[in-house]
Amino acid sequence: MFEPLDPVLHSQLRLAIMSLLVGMESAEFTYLLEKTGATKGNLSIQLSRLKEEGYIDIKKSFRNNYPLTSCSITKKGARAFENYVKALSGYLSGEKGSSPD
Amino acid sequence: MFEPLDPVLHSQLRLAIMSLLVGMESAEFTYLLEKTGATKGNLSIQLSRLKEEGYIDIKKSFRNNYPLTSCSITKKGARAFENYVKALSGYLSGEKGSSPD
DNA sequence: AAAACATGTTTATAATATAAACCAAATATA
DNA sequence: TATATTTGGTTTATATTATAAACATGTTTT
Repeated sequence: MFEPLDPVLHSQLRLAIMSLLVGMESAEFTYLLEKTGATKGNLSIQLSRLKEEGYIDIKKSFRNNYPLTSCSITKKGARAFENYVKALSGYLSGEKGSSPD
Repeated sequence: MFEPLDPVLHSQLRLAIMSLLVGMESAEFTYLLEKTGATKGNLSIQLSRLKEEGYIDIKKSFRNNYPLTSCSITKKGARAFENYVKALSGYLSGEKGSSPD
């Protein structure tokens, strides 16, 4: 009934990042920063974690002389997100069972 | 879009406990132990945390000479659970927006 | 009486999330 | 031309969490 929740995704910020990325080709650091409302430090760390896990790709380049960090979800990441949502739904249903007492 | 998630409920075990309790009058320690698959120590601590937060009531008594811990959800806890589910749904939808790049 | 069981709690440790401080380069300003 | 500010991040430090392991207290069995 309570399948274990992927600890990588069971994080407010990482989940928000994945939720955004799953719906678009790619997103920039500053865009994620604004949409999630996170601090830069936290965002930086959680992006690294997601990349380390193979859930996203990170492409670093320059635009107008400034660094530009672009993130996109991987197949693996998309699958993990889907599984997480599925597993989580088991926790949210508020099961109507008979009282065990 | 990404409302903050109640940190008290954003915990695998605490969420599982609440999910069970929301569907029944009350549940015993050993029942929760079996249903959640948690260790006794972890369960004990997370129950204390939920009580401390006013999300559950804990009634200690004896049955057949053995200690018996019974837990039930409070109004406040039920509301918090509902709110958590609502807030979380904002993270799971996989928004289809135009790519910002 | 000794060993094993029931029902938890407390303590110690490892992992996480977060904010704060830092850094390097680019641009604006005095 | 200094110097101050902005951009776009990374690193470090700290507080919180989750978890397992050890402990406690009494009960039942042999």
